[in-house]
Amino acid sequence: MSQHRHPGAPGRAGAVPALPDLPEATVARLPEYLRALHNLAETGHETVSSEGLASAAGVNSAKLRKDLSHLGSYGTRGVGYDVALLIDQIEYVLGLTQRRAVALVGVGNLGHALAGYDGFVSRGFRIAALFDADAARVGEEINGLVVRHIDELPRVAAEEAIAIGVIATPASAAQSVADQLVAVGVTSILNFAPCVLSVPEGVDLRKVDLAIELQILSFHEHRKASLTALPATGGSALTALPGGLAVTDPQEAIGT
Amino acid sequence: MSQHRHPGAPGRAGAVPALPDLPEATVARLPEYLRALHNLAETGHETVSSEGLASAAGVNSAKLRKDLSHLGSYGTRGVGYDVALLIDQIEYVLGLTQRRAVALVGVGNLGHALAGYDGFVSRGFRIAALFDADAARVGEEINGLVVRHIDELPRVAAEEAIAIGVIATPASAAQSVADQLVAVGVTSILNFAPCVLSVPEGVDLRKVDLAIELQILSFHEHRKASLTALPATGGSALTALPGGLAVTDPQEAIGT
DNA sequence: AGGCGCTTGTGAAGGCGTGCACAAATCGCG
DNA sequence: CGCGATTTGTGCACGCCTTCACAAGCGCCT
Repeated sequence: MSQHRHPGAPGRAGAVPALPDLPEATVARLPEYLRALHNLAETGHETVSSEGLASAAGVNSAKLRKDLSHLGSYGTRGVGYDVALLIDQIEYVLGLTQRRAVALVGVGNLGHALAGYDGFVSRGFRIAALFDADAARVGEEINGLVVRHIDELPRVAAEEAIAIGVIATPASAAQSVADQLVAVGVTSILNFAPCVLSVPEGVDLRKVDLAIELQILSFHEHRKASLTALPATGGSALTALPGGLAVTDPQEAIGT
Repeated sequence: MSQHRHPGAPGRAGAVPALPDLPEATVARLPEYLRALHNLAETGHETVSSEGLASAAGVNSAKLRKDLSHLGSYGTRGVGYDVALLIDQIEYVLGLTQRRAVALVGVGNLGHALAGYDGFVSRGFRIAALFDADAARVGEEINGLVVRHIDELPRVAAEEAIAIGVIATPASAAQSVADQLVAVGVTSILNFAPCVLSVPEGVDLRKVDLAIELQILSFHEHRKASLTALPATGGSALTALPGGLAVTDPQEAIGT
């Protein structure tokens, strides 16, 4: 765990670049591999094959091998990957060897839950400060942290090296908060507010919108429903969905 | 809203296909367009150009036009898109003309927040029931809904037509909950638990992992830090580290 | 009525990501 | 010591998605 050296790599010197620029898709999967690896380590596995790790992470084994090859990680042919070594390597690449400080802005419904979410802590992060603009919420203690007013952000940022800002405010406040975070030097932002933010170049921005996920599922529900509602009797009567929408049959090609 | 017909399409009857099979990437963006459109409608806009809507939704205008063309939506050349009409069309395609019932399982830290999240309600969904396996939580009232024991899921599902299941349990319980949801006929699941779920074919599964988002940001932080720490001196220091991984930022990896 | 400016819809090209299939490499065993 | 079983690493082809660039269409103004 506290081991920062990575022993045991084959003799070739300089074979592992410091920070290869990985495909974004690979980066997005590394955390999943990491979680699967931790599970494996806890259950006593010392090595794992690409097939085994892939299924534990829910991906294709060829994809996993290619991902790992991108970061220069060496498995052993005929054996597999060393679990502990791979954990170290991925954690290093993801920059998890230092426990990054996270500032959470917006302690409403969702923010409150995020402040208490132990998944952040258990996976390499440290919630360094909580902020809110609502004076009524300032002073409240959540999970051992006191909510500060957003105006104190500059002062707190000067004390703690805040690496990542999390925005859990209403949409109307999000852009302003983002600007303030950028102003104090934060270069990575995770946005939970349902709105588009604009940030200067060099600042990384990711967004999580819970309602959007549901809407995507809703689309698939809708599609499945319309398909099953049409057994095979093409064309005859248009089936009406509960909402009142007439549905033409799938072979709408007749129109074109 | 209650308008279910899509008037104004050029002479061709039935010009709006019921459910074209859209590219997945397009589906994922439609909710974003929808939100931007609602904002525009509230601010009095009756029409909007692809450029305007694209910037409001944070995407490229060509991409937006292609997305909309996929769902057969017709704008007017020289003018733009009719905001109200486009809202109807997207809501129809996404299956939001009916208010789908959502069952939320796991009323812990995160689940509690989700139960109170008004973004679900305001965007076409209805939280129909809350479940938990912990007897201590059963009976608690959240946002006007009483938490039921997970064993009651079959009975409740028989009463309410549950379209989507949301899992906000610990990872250890998630697969079991997913199985139970599938057993009562749920065909769309949104998983917040940090684990890989397996579901039968025909069941749609999406995952949101808050910690993974942070880890992705952490990677970019790490990368940015290592780049600024390396002026231009190619070579010696960064290429070779016999132990295995080269280290660009000494403070980072060497800290005990 | 006709032309002009604006905007959509789309063909084509390029890039990225995925998955297959196989050569290369390593271990264990006789 | 050599051979076979096993597994990695990767070249290659394919498909999806993005982006550019432009012709076609529409309204407005003269």
